[in-house]
Amino acid sequence: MTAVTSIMRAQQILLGELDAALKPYELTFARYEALVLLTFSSSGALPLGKIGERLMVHPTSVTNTIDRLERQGLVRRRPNPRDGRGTLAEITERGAEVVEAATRDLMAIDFGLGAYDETGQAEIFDVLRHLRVAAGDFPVKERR
Amino acid sequence: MTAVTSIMRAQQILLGELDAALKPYELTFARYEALVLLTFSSSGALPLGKIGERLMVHPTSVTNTIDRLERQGLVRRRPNPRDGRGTLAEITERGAEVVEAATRDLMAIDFGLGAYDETGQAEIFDVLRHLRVAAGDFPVKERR
DNA sequence: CCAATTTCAGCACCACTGATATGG
DNA sequence: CCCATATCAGTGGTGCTGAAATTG
Repeated sequence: MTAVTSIMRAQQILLGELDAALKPYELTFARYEALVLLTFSSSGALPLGKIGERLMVHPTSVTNTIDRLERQGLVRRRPNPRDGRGTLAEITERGAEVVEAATRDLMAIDFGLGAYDETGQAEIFDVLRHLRVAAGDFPVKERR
Repeated sequence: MTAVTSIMRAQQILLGELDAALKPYELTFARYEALVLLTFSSSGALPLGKIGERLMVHPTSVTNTIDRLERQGLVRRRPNPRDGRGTLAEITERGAEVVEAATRDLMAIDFGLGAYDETGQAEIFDVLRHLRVAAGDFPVKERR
């Protein structure tokens, strides 16, 4: 039970720091993650389904997240040319600027993990890995 | 950033499992924690402020949590005899029964940490400890 | 008079269910 | 015809702010 509390509190603390750092940009960590994902995807655009898959969030949550980002002018929707059912979320120029600035700020606070060096951060990953494996993160190499 | 994701996902997975196990009792983990706290406090009753302090949640969230528990008949409010401003939350008989049954179920799934033995659980605590210390958990011994 | 305790109204956000339109 | 993609309406839950009543 102590371990459970540790995880819960750690997440709460971390999310609090990250959200606070992102507040000037009117971003939450969830929205920031979506922006980063788009930034790092070569074309700067992804189908909503893919976003949900990568970020492990519910389809309706993706719709909601993209709605907000679109209202903020950081992302725009356009039809997926390769699938008439689908929609792409594409990062805008302003979106790219914002995510870049926000990332600078997050790096300045070491993403909330300033209390840890490289080794410590690796330990965090290693220790929590079992839990995530059991839940099916890290899927076995997928063919396709 | 990998470490951040680890913590976020671990919490999400864990909370999901715990909430799922508690669903038959119409409890969330937050409400369960409040019930447990009352169970373990000798008199079975605590001022709302103390609950918020121990569980590290916002005063208005405590009001909300206790509201729901009270509506479910698991807790009842009564004025604090030692402070006319305050209110005590007191666990009911049904509350005690429910928390006992729920605890059995949670133990049956090892509180969502079945993938870890004693040592592994201690590691989780140890690794995340720095973060919590930096945030001011584990206050220095308080006089009074 | 000031401070602490709790409540209330209201808002932002996230997660999900169930239903629906559209297209593969 | 079935399945996948995305949206929409609605619900439950958490976390906060700002204001207020009450009492120490």
